[in-house]
Amino acid sequence: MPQKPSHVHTLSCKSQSHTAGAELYDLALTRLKDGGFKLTKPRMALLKAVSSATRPFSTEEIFQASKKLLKSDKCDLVTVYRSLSRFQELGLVSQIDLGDGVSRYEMNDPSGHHHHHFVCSRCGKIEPLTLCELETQEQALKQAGYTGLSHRLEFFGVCPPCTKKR
Amino acid sequence: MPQKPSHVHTLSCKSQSHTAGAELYDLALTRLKDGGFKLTKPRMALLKAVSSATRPFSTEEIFQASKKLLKSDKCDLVTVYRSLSRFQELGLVSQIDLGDGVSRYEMNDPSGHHHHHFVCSRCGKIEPLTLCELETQEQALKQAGYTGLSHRLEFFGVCPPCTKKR
DNA sequence: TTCAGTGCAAACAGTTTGCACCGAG
DNA sequence: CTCGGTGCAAACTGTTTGCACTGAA
Repeated sequence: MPQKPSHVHTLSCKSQSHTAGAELYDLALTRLKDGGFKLTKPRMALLKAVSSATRPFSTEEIFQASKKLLKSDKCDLVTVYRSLSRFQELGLVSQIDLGDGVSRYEMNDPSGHHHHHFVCSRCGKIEPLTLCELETQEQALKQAGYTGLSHRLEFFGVCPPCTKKR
Repeated sequence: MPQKPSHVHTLSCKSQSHTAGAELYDLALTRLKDGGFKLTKPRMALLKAVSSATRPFSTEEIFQASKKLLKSDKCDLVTVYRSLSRFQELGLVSQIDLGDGVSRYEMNDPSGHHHHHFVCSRCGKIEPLTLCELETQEQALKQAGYTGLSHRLEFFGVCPPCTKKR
């Protein structure tokens, strides 16, 4: 499943702030500490792994990445699960569900904007998308009396590069 | 998780054909037979269970429902998994993933229209939605060179009735 | 009669839980 | 020193696979 940062295409509606990984990492550490949580080695490695990723990382990927960061020290898979769900509760990360049975995580943008993804069914590449009309939909539901709205949207298909080759 | 047919709200873009359950069932049986597949008791019970449901049924729900239909005869959970994925391949049903780790299924509309769902996070009610702007999105991706497109969209929140009470 | 379809048991994958130890504050 | 956090093992849940038997065509 090869990946790279992915290009921004014409569907974006707002110029994203696109905060750098290091910044996100520092901010997350601060928020963790301010929340009264301990800054342990595993947690720091996990946050660093997720914040430096250029796409949503699966639990297993985060686990492997943190292993390298911790070198001799270790971090159990269980800790990944527990920490990441803790991070999610704190609003530091978002859980991405692509429907393949594995949980993925990515850092939240401090601006509060969330986005969705395009998944190439051939090469597995995951690209971020920004879809405005969808937000309009949500407004319509809100006006109809629905509250606490959120949504999940994923596009699947074959990306242009994969479409060209073969 | 109480449910009922759910009202059609203002977001619908096309008047749906809304084929009745019995019709869908008969059509499915025909398509199964035409496809060269055997019409066994378990399969008929499973199709009847799904086609008479007014919302996506989970594998377990389909299993329970088919049990009642078959009475003395039995149908293994494994058969539910195998049959439903077979039905999906044949285009008879769609698999609905609400991100809670269980597979749900619902009959496909013969018209070929697919829809998405609203899930109340309080009462669990699942309502069908029809979202047109989304199709426009997909067109945009298509023009950008993406192929074989499909998407998954789910709305979550608290439905009007649940919002009112408490 | 034949082989697709089935039931049963066992394997699997991802995730969660219980519990004693550990180390950040 | 304390208790939140961790590692390890074991349980759990939904799903899949292997294999011999069965019944629809």
